[in-house]
Amino acid sequence: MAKTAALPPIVHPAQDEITVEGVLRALADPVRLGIVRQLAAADRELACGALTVPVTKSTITHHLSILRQAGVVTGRQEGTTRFNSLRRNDLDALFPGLLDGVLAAPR
Amino acid sequence: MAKTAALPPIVHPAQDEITVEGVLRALADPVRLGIVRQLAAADRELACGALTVPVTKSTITHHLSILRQAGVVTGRQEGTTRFNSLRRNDLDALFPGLLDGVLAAPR
DNA sequence: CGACAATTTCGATCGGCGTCGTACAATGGA
DNA sequence: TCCATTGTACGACGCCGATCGAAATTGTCG
Repeated sequence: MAKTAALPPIVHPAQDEITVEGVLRALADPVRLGIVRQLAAADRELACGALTVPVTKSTITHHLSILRQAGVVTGRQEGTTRFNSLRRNDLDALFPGLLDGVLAAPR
Repeated sequence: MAKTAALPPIVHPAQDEITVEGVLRALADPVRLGIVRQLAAADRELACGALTVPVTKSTITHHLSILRQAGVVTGRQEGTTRFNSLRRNDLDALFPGLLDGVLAAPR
């Protein structure tokens, strides 16, 4: 069989498809906020398994799906692992200061 | 009878009680986001009745309560009307750029 | 005092979302 | 080839929150 990319074709919204409400909803969850914080702190792409979160794998998948659909993170497939990274450029362009404000939060 | 402050003593979190997650949750709702946008655009305090939202009055009360508890707005009682305003200073101090980023959102 | 206006409170409903467990798919090595 | 690893898909469950209507509270005005 030909090597037909069989894995789910990760869908990402274009920059102009990102809405502020979607981003806010995505960030308004402790687990997802933790993921975003880790991605921002690492300043590089991280695999699902490299994330420290207090939930099951399937739940991580769910949260990453939401973050991706909201346009907060991107996913890159490599083998069986999927690397995620923050869409910092797009977010900064659309909502300047938002992400920094969130990350700068003392709590 | 003494003027026993019978009206609910509007509770507001101190600045250091405000959490970024609380603020994000508060903003992650279309109705509340609309309220915040109107307050920001008006740049002054507005009464509940002066807000243009597609919900019932009792629901407005509910949303304003959440916005208040999150530390996003303050309420000032005057007669039977309650005036609400953005806590812009506190929010800017805690999460610099967050509010501006949200308000600058094209959508 | 009595009627009206502005909001809150209460109770109820209803949909959505976070969570898990299990089963499944794909990749890469022993 | 077989298996371990990595992540996704699916179904189910429980809870929180958005919404409404009706009743209650408070203040103002005639």
